[in-house]
Parts: sequence; C-alpha cells; structure tokens
Amino acid sequence: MPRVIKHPEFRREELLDHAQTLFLTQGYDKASLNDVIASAGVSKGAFYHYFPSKEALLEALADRFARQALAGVQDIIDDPGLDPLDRLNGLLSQSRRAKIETAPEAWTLFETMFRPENLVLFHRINLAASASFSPLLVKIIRQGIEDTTFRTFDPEGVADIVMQFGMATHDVVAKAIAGGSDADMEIAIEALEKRVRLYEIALDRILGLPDGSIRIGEPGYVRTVMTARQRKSAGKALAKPDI
Amino acid sequence: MPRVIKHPEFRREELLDHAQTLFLTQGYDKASLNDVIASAGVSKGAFYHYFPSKEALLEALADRFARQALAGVQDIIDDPGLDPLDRLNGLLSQSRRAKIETAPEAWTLFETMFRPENLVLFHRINLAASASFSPLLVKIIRQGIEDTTFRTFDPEGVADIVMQFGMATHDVVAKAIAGGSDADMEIAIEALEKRVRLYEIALDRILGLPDGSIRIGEPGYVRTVMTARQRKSAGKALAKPDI
DNA sequence: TGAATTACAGACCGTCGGTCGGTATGGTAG
DNA sequence: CTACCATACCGACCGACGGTCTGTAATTCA
Repeated sequence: MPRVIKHPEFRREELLDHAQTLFLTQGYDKASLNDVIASAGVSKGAFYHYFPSKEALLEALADRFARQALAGVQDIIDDPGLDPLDRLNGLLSQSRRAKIETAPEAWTLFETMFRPENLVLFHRINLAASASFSPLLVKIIRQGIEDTTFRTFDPEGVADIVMQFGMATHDVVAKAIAGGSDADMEIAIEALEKRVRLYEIALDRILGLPDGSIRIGEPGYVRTVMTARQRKSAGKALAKPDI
Repeated sequence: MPRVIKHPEFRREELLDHAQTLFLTQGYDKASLNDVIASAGVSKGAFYHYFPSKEALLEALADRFARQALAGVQDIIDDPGLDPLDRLNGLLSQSRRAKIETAPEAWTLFETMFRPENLVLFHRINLAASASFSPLLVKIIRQGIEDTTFRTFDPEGVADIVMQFGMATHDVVAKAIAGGSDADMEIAIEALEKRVRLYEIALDRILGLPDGSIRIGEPGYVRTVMTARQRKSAGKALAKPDI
C-alpha cells in the first residue's frame, strides 16, 4: 500500500472518527483493531504510532465525547443572568433541546450507545463526562444554598443524584427504544413521561424546593422526541452515523 | 491427563466456583478460559459440554449471585408481621447486617467486584439482581400506598430510585476502598456517612414520609464496617494481584 | 545537502475463544 | 453378564485477535 502522510492531528481525529463509527455499530469488543485501521485506511504501525493500545483509543474517544458534551452546556454555565435554579433547569433540559434540534444524527448515536454491546464504551464516556459535570453541578448547588434557594447538607451527594437521574432517564429511554411495536412504544412513552415527573418532584424535595420548581422537560416533550425519532427511522432503516 | 467423572451438577458448580475466583481476582476479560479450566482441572471439551461459551459462564455466574442475594432477603419478604415501611427498611439495611456478620469473605468479594476490570461482571450481576428485586420493591411500595404509609404516583419509578441509591452507595464505598492512606479513609468514611443520611432523607421525601422514617444504617455503621475491613487487610499489606 | 526525527508499512508472534473427532464411563435392556 | 448407547470428558487444532518489531519513506533542520 502506498504511503500517505497527513497532519498528525488530522490523522488522530480520523482514527477516532472511524473508531467511533465501528465501536458504536459493532461494540468495542466486537470491532477489531484490524477493522478500525482498514476503515481508516491506515497500517497497524501507524495506529500504534498514535495510540499505545486499543484501550487507549477507547479512552481518547470517551474523552472526546465528554468534551463535546461539556461544550454543549458552556453557554448555560457562562450566562451571568441566570440564578442557580434556572441554571440547574437549563442543564437538565439541555440535552432535550439539543436532541430535538439535531434529532436525526444525535439520536442514532444515542440509541446505539445504549445497546448492550456498548456497555464498556458507554461507561467510559460516562466516567469522563461525570468527572467534568460533577464540579459544575456542585458549584451551582452551592450557589443555590448560599442564596437560600436550595436547602441541603450534601451538595456533592445531590450532584451525584442529579447525574444518576440523568443516566436513569436515558436507561428508560433505551428500553423504550428497544420495544418493537407501536403499542409498546406508546406504553414506554407514557412510562417515561411519568418517570420524568417523578424525577422532577424528587429533586424538588431533595433540594427543599416547592413541588414544580425543577423542570426537566415540559409535559409532552417525550412524545415529541420519540415520534420524531420514529419518523426518521421510517424512511431509511438505520442510517450509518459517520461521526 | 486421566479422565475424571463427577456428577454433572457438581462439576457445573465447580466450574462456576473457579470462574468466580478468577473473574473476581483478574476480571472477566483478563481471566482466560484456559485459566478457568486449568484451575478447575477440566479439559476444554468438558467445559464446552457444560457451557456454550465463556459469555454463558458469565451469565450463569451472575444468575447465581442474584439468586444468593435474593435468598438473603427472603425472611424479610416472608415475615407477615412487618408493615411496608419496616419491610423497606429491612431490605435497605439487609446487606449491612449480612456484611458485618460475614465480614471477611463478603468484603473481599465486595471490594473486588467494584474494581474497574470487573465492570462487565458487575453489570451482569446487577442486571440479574435488579430483575429479581424490582418486583419485590414495587410490591412493597404498592402496599405502602394502599395503607397510606407511602405517597407516590409512580411505584416502579421509586423502586428504580431505591435500587439506584443502593448501587450508588456501593460506588461511594468503592471509592472509599480505593483510597490509600488512613487520612483518605477517614475522609471517605465521613463522606459516605453523610451520603447515607442524604439518601435516607431523599427517600423519605420521595415517598411522602416524615424525615427520619427511612433507615438505611444507624449512625456510625459505616465506620464499623470499614474499620472491620481494614483490620482484616492489615496483616498483609496489599497483596499483588499476580496478573 | 545530509543526518536525525517523524510518520508510516506490514510481516510476524503468542494467546485467545471456540471447534471437532475421538475416547472412556455408567446405566440399562436383553 | 454382555452389548450398547448416551453422556461425560479429552486435547489437538483453528482462525482471529491485540500487540510487537524491523524497516522505510517523508519531513525537518543544521
């Protein structure tokens, strides 16, 4: 094979791109290194020039995901006009807005991420993301305690609970997606909507707020997202998400 | 090697035992099938006579764990003299009692289960355990709603939260264990104790109970467990996991 | 322009999970 | 007791895997 030389930074990103596609479609274990380098059009020597192991590739990929997720909420973090409750609500509903807007690609990525063969990949991403998000949440909660909006004795603990709820929501979503028939989907949507309401009230009470303060998503948003997803996958059955 | 024939049931359990040891000490991925069959003193043919794949071995092991965990709480489930709150409290503090009593073995198992290389194993166990425990929790919560002890509109959701809290506790424990020095340990114990209090109050409020109704563990129990563990491992300073 | 460094190529290696043809064993029917 | 058969078990073998190594083309800089 001819020798092709590219800017190292570009090559690295390219490898990450192809790895992402393959890891998400086939799972980290099942996608072999040979698959990755074949897809990227790169020799083994080149790969091991950029990453010390397959594991390191996974790690780098997880980091990239986490950085992207963090970038998606920077505006909410930076906005000086927001009080702690607004900021928290903004963070909680951020993924929602993003998902509705960029529905098609984001959702294929999203639903593949929850397939069981992607457990390891998902866990790594989550680890990296948690490490980034936790301090942000703690800071917001601390501010809320100072100006007496929130009331709790364990900001770190509450931050953990918030992230747990976020993940658990996704878990319920995953189950909803897995269901086949329209009837299944309808039930799943109903359950998910109820679950979101529960999480809202739970956070209200944990933070010492009046019921209805925390808003993860307005009523009906679950249905909006899910049906949007359904329409998309109706046209073309599982488009390849090439990033 | 000579041909040794044992009762199939016994052989199967034997294989599970050796797999458990190796998977826990080295992790599911790192422990090879050859390791398992060498440890069990069995040929490859024999292994594949009992299990269709390495994956199936993992599954069977997770099932066994789940069944054991379920058996450990059967008395609480069956006790007709308990009201829903007692039963819930009993379930939540069960692992505690069991862990203090059978401290040494249970704890080595417990802490190895949270090592990162055991992610897959742990997840499988959790999946199987959740499937068993969730219906029990839902039933208890439903009873509590009927006799107006509890107040919530989503019993399944609350059951999920309870299990999440249980797992999250273990996660904090894992971090505590990971910490090296005594000072680290002291901080971790403090944090964990605080976290348990938070989960108790959170569940109180989610279930519409007065603060202080849910008791996961009495104050000081974390310290009891952790120091018991420390004494045990004090004799030998961090044995190299000879991978 | 030439030496050093970087970016790549691909043959090769040990080990992995899994397969397969074969053999010993225990139960059972004649 | 014997013939037979299903079951329990053995271990050589296989393709594919992650990772290593030697070597070479391109780039950089003195």
